[in-house]
Amino acid sequence: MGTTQLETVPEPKYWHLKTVLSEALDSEFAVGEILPNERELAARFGVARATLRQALEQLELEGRLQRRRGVGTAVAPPRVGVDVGSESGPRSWPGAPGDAWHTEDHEQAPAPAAVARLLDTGAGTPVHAVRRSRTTGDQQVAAEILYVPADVVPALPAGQDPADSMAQRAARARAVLRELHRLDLQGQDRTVELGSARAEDARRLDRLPGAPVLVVTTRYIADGRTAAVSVATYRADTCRLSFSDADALPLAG
Amino acid sequence: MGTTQLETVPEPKYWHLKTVLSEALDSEFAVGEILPNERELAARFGVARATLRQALEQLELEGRLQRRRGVGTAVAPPRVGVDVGSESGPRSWPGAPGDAWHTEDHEQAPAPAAVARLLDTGAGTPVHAVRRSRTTGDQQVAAEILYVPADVVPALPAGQDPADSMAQRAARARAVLRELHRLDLQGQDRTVELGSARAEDARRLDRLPGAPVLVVTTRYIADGRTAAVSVATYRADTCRLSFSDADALPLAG
DNA sequence: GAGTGGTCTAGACCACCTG
DNA sequence: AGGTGGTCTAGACCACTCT
Repeated sequence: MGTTQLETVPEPKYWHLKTVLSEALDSEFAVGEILPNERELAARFGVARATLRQALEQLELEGRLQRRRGVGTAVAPPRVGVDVGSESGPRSWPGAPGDAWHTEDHEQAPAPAAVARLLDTGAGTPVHAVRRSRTTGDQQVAAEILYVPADVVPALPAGQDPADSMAQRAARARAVLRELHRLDLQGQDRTVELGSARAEDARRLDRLPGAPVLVVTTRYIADGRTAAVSVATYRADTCRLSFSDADALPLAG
Repeated sequence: MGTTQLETVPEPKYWHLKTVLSEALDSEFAVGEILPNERELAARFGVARATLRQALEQLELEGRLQRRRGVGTAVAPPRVGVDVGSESGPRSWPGAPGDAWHTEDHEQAPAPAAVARLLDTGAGTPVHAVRRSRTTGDQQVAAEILYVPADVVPALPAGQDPADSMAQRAARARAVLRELHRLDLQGQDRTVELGSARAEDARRLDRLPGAPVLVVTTRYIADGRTAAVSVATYRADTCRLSFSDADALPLAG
């Protein structure tokens, strides 16, 4: 009977569903509007709820939808562009005046293995860990931990007393940044990769653990060595990282 | 009876599974080694296959595993760092000598709406679409389409004959790039965001449709306007995008 | 308490790869 | 042909948010 169906590649249902939903979002829904619930949508399209969810997951990954347990599934606004670079301009230390971050916390602890590798030191080297966060408008978009080896910025007098206040910890964090600014920044390099939010990051970003994040790792070079390492996790669903040129035209749209 | 369980947040099974598997990968498996199949693993951990798959999906997203239908689930090598920037160095046009891309195909067509917006032209403006791909070693890591408006590089004499050979089409693509190089590049800006592979990209990247990709969008500025737009999709599972400084030390690890 | 999305199960069948 | 991962189903229960 020969080859009856030539190149008939049956599209998975969830893939087709995603396309249909995507078009419906463009034409029939406004940003912020709540969709019918999953059971209802699944019934309407004649598929199992799990199949519908597979389509919704993809759309959420692409930043088209935003789902919240106990609330519903809403049409997401377009991704916000967050400046990450000014790559062509002069480099500057984190915490320089006017940067977009809010300094929140500080502690001293041994460096995690992955960080120690980036710092070219042995695992467990004592480091400062400075926590910062970044918002655009009312939305939390990124959480960062900045690691500074204790032999770059010496340990601070304030003790490790776990009972010290948030304000004290934040003040110590700012003090570490001030010390860092005394050094001469020679260069930096930066990588971007996909990750999934660990429990702590998820909490800070108002997402569930495992949510997709863009991990931006920056090494700051001073005195011919790696003087600090920053690991920043951005919400992948809501963010578009922007490495703009100072000379370039503003991005449309 | 009061609050019997204080802050007992039951960890989802798949999340715990992921942690256990992740540790097993570090200690008990070599890169490239094939894991037991999903039904076997699910039985061994006493969970449904769907639950196990949720854990495997996360690990694949993080670049720890590589799954292939009909073959099995293997331990993935560490992500490869792919240079995307030399951001601090002089900017250069795509296709400049020594760049990492292979020029493959060319066609002329109306610009998709999203591209037209970036080009600051109306939708449907005729553009050249140059397709390029990038490999590291034997692995396909990225697929790109470069859009150049027809009023920046004029239409090429070679006809739209759909029967022209691959070699002819590649030659036309290179011709477009050559014309582009005659312009004075004033600047560029670049964004990175998470996307999912469309059917064509998935094929070129040897992945299933919907696979997570890092979408790098670059606008090239010349003569005070956007002279070209590149949309490059990198495999998010295997790639770490690197924006290295020329001055910086080489990245360890 | 009612309604939402998140997790989990135990099955089935399909598309793909390899011997 | 046999084994793999990919898709899909029809349920169940849980965690969360709102009123």
